[in-house]
This record gives sequence, structure tokens and C-alpha cells, in this order.
Amino acid sequence: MRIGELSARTGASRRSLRYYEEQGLLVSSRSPSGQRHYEDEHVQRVRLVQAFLAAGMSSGTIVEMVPCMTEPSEDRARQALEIMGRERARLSEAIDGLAAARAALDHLIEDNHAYLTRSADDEA
Amino acid sequence: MRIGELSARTGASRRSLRYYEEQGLLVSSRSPSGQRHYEDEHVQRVRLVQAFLAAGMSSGTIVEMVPCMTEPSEDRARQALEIMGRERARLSEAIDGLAAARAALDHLIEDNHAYLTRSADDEA
DNA sequence: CTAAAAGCTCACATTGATGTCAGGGGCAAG
DNA sequence: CTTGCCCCTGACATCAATGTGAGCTTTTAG
Repeated sequence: MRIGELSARTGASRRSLRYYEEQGLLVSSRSPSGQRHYEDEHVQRVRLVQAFLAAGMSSGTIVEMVPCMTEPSEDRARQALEIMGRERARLSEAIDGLAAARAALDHLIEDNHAYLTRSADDEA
Repeated sequence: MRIGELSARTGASRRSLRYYEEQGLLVSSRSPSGQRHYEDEHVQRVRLVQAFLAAGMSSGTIVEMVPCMTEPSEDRARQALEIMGRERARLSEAIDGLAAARAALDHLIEDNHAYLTRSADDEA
């Protein structure tokens, strides 16, 4: 498939897909005229990249964890494991932070609700 | 307390504290010479703002939810409730997204571990 | 063949919280 | 008084992913 279809299937803009490639997150074969061509498996690749970007990872971090343009090697693998461990911890902390923010929000919602309820009582 | 102490207590930089005030997220009384003075309760306020910012909310959103410079009113309260509901949903989705990313990461970690284990076996 | 639709590269703009620097007061202790 | 430390405002810089537009080529459909 070409870039438009990959974009449609993943929701990533054409611009973003070219950017991913520029950052080494995605590879493409090129037709003689220079157009990018992708296989079905690249859909999953893009989804993975999207998930990690949405999780607040930088493209540099992702490329260190899940390279697609470098040879696999034990050294790389070990380094990747270390980074993945750090990112995993970061994600867990982020999740906790979001949960705490949600709890705070719930508290505020309750307060606000109580305030409106009281106002309604005043009217009655 | 003055801005330096509030900064030390919350971890927010002086720059950020001034920015919060500029955005209507924080109030301060001023000494005759123009220096900001805060009360103990402002520490909690800053922590709330930090939690919400870290949760990906914009300062504009926060100020609509938890204003500190506008009169409370029922209309505001109702609007705030609506926004809070939206933000709560967004947070829940974000949490799910992070959890999914973490799960994907766990999968990759396992793969990587298996790869290294196999390499070690090769050596043996 | 021709026109529309899709691709390509290059380059500049945007967003939002924060960093940083400049130039100038304020205030306490020696 | 002066030295040192904190504060003030205002302006410009940063980062990272993405948007956008120009100018040009390729592919596809009628």
C-alpha cells in the first residue's frame, strides 16, 4: 500500500508517517519513482509507535527500544532492556499520577455537585 | 511566604509560579514593593495545579474547572461540571492508553529477554 | 490525452509550559 | 554603605510532534 492508505488505516497523518521514517521508527520500500510502499505488517508497527508516542515517549526513546533500521545485537538488546525498564517505571508513575488527578477531579466534582444541590435547595 | 519558599515547597520553579498566576491559576497578595506573598494553603493549590498539568490538562482547562479569581456562580459551576466530566473521561482513556503501552512494553521486554537467553544458550 | 488525485521534498509555523537572560529594585547583616 | 540574596518585569529561546503550503512529479480514471 502507499502512504495514503497506511494513513487511513492507522489514523496517523501522511506528515506523521514521513516523520516517523525520518526518525527511524518506520521503514518503507520505494517505487522507482520514489513513492513509499508498505506491507500490512507496517500497520501494526505504526500502531505501536502511536501507542508509545501517546504514552509520552520521545521518538528517540522509541527508536532505542524498538529499532527497525539497525542490526539486532546483544549489546543493543541489553541497552534496550535497560531503557525499557526505565520507561516501564515511568509509565507506572504516570499512570499513578493520572489516577491521582482523576481522584482529585472526582473530589471536585462531588464538591461542585454538593454546591449546586445546596443552591437548588435554597431556591425551594 | 515569598515565591522562593513556595517554589521550594512545591518543586515548581519561580518561573512556573509566576506563569500560573498569569494564567489565573494562582493568586498572591503583594507587598508594597510588589513582592508576592503566599499563605500555607497555596502550597496545596500549587500541588493541585501541578497534578492537573502533569495529567495533560491545559492551564485554560484548569482555570475553567477550578477558578481562583472569578466569583462562584451556578452557571460557572454547571459549566465546570461539564468540563470536569469531559476531562475525567479523557483521563480514563489516557490511563487505558498508558496501560496498553505498558502491556506492549512488557511483551517487548519478554521478547528481548528470550532473545538474550537464547544467545546465552548459544554461547554455552 | 487530460485532468484529478495522490506523492515527493523543503521549509516555515504552531503550541504550551518552561528556561534563561537582562536590567533594575528591595532588604537584612556586616 | 555595601555586599549578597531574593524579587520584579519583559523578552526571547526551547522542544517535539504535527500542520501547512509551495512547487513539482507520478499514478489513475475517464
